[in-house]
Parts: sequence; C-alpha cells; structure tokens
Amino acid sequence: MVNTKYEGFETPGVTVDLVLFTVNESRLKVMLVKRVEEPFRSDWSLPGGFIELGESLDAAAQRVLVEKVGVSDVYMEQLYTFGKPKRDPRSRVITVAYIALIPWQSLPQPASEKIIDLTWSPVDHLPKLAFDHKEIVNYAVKRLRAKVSYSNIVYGLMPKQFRLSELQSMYECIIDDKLDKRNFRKRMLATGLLKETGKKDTAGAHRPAMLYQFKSKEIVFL
Amino acid sequence: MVNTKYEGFETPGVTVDLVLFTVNESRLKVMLVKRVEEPFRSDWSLPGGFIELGESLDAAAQRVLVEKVGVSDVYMEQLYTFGKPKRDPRSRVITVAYIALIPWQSLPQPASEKIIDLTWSPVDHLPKLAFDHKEIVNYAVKRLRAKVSYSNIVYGLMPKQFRLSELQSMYECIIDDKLDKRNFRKRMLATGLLKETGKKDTAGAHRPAMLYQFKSKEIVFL
DNA sequence: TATACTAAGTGTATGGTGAACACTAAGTAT
DNA sequence: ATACTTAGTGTTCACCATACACTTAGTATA
Repeated sequence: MVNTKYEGFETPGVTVDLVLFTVNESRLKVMLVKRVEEPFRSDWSLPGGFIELGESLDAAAQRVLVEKVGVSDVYMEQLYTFGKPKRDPRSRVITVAYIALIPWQSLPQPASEKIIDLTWSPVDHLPKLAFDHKEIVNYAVKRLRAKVSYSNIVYGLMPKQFRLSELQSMYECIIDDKLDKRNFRKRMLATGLLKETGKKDTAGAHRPAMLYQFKSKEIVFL
Repeated sequence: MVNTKYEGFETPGVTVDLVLFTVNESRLKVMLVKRVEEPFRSDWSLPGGFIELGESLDAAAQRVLVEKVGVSDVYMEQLYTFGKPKRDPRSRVITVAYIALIPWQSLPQPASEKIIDLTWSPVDHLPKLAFDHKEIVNYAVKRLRAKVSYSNIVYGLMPKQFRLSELQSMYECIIDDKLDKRNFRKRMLATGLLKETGKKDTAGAHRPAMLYQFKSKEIVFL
C-alpha cells in the first residue's frame, strides 16, 4: 500500500480473462471466442470482461464464466496478472488471468447461431490470438501440466463417475505422454482419493469396467 | 478480453505491494513500513505504490523496490493479485503482490531519521497490519516455503560466497525445521549448482570452512 | 455356439532416492 | 598441551517409481 491518494492519476482498466480447459477427442483444448470489434477484429481471443466495482476478482471470473460459457461450479484458480503497457493498443489494460477446468460432458450445447464465434482449440495448435492471449494460454498450459503431476486437479475435468482407463487417458492427454497401466492404477488407488461406485460400465464389446468417483471435490497436493 | 469499451466505467486503482524477505538472526523476516496517513495511520504495512501508466507490473515492482528500499537486482516474482472490493476502505484498489528476496548483507543501512518508520518483522510474529496485508504476507510465506523445497530459490537470500553450514541454516530458517547435515550436503552438492571457490572462511575458533558459490543466478526447479 | 476381438484387471523384481545415524579433522583460545 | 568449536565424511535401510505380460469377462460375428 502507499501513502499517495489515487485521485488525479489516469487509471488502467482491469479485466479478467479465462483460460477454460477441457479434454475432448483425446486433446487438451481451450475455449476461444471470436472478437467482433477492433482491435483484432475477427481474431480469436480468450473470454473475459472488465471487473465491476463491487465485485471481487474471483467473482468477476465466475461471472464471465456464467455469461460466456453458461456454466458455474467448476474448478477455477487465479493464474497470473498480465500488465505490459502496450498489450491492448487502445489503452492501458491489466488482466488477471484465471484457469478453469470443465468436463466436456458438462458443457452446454451452444445455440447454433452462436457456434460460429466460439471454438475449442487444441492447445498445441492455437490459431492467431488477439492481444497477448497466446502468451497467457501457454503460461496456463505450463501451470496445468505441472499441477497435474503433484495434485489431483484432474478431477475438475472428469465426469462424476469414470473408468480408471478414462482417468488415465485424461492424464495422458494433459501431459501429452503415455503412462503404464499397472503403475497408474496402483498410484491412483494408493492416494485414497478414489472410491469404487459398485457400478460397472457395460458399454463396449469387452469386459465391463468398474466405475470410480472422487471421494471429495477438494484439491489435494500429493 | 472483452468487446465492451472501458470508457464510462469507474475504474479501480491498481497498486503493487512487495513482500520483501530476508533472513537475519536466524529468523525469516519481512519488511514493513509505517503508514503516515489514514486509513490505518501508524499501522505497519507492506511497501507498495500505484502503477504508472507506461510501466509494466514488474517494472512498477522494481521501482517501488528502489524507491522504498534502495536496492535493485534482487530476485523477484509475482505472487498473486488481491482484489476484494473492500480491502481499501477509501476506494476500490486492486494490488498485484510480489515476493522479493534480499540477502541481509546487501541491505543498505537506513538513514537514522527514517529507521523509525521501517522495520523487519519475523513472519511468525507479525504486528497488526494495514488492509489485507497480513493475508498477503501469509500467502507469500506459504509460497516461499513451498518453493524452497523444489527449487534453488534460496540463492536470492545468500551472499555471494558462503559456507555450506550457512546455506543449511538458511533453509532451516525458512522452513522452520532442522535438517541432517550429511544428507543436506550430499543433496546440495548433487544438484551440481554449487561450486567451490577454493577460498576458506577462517573466521572463528575452529576448523575453517570451504566457501561455495552458485554457478549461475538462474532459478532451477529440482 | 464356438471363435475372435477388445479392454479390464492383476504382481513382481529392480534400481534409485530420502532418512537415520557418529566419529574424525583442523583450526583457535586458554 | 588441552579444551573447545565447527567442518567434513559413508553406510545401511526402507520406501517408491519403474519396467514388464498374461488372464478375465464381456460383445460381435461366422
């Protein structure tokens, strides 16, 4: 904090931007929206919005999530604050970036007229992005990949019940590497964070798999 | 980013606040400055300041460091952004908090007339702090303690050359726990980040110790 | 209804890493 | 010369991560 009063200073704008992750078709993807205004008109960008005065940063991120994606109650955490002076060519804008995770199954089907200005892009084949959004996405991917290895953060991408093989391929999509099945199962069950549901998944022409779920929604560091 | 223009919105103030760590008298300490104005007049607070329009967040943090502490070229990283609506009772202020590390030996001696409004407080015996600064400090301590265990971030607190026993007690002060001498030395030397200087520290009535230094100033994750 | 197909599910051996643990070495002070 | 202080050094053991291949239980189809 500082002793100086703020009146008389020209003040920067403050936004939140969301890096919303999902996994679909075995790819880690982020949500992008098409800009309809200059600058960067018709480029892709992260969903975001200016914070409102009575609203905390977390609340602003939640609001943007509801407004732009139509979901709530997903895992979200603050990522980093980006504030280079020229990141928005119009005026000084500082953005507090958030990561959010959403299971593909939980996504609402977008209305058909809106689908054109919303896309899910694989993180390793991003299109040109507006502002410094590519930098933000890359930073977010780095954080997510790191966090996957020392926490159970993937729960945020899983449906309520799932096969262990689905959990494994979720890990594999995120870290972009293969894992050993037996070791993976041992490690996961050893955490004590999973419980059998008793139900079996009988889909597919093969032996049915036990369905599991997380005991708790809390994120835990291993 | 968002499509809406920002003109016409009442905008929040944006500051940077510094959690500046050092270790002295075997205690992990943070720098605090006494407030001279309302609100929280004569309470302790973190050094900070409003960002200027042409200035990046990192640059603002550097500037505050130079202005308030009189040092530069120290390890610094962005910590987190705090933005609860009522954290400043006067008006909406969002603060981007930074961590900085400085070896005690590198601190300039404060001019005697200023010393009264600057103090170094052990992190586990903080006085009452202005705004939400206690929350910020606690978050910073958590981050520092975690990071110490998986990186060589302590280099930021060490003088150029040091005995391994000094390095060990630096770790011990930060994590507030004792370490085994032989295991510590093995682990540190195994990182390959240290090199012998060839010099010995002959101070003290005992066997002289080899002086070491870090090969590089880069922070490395182990 | 037998056979092919697919994914589920399971155990062991090995190498590496972290933790516990105590004595000798090399100086200074008295 | 003796006491004192910190520097410096190796080994054992328990645990964990890794590598690795076959049997099981269903469905599909010939």
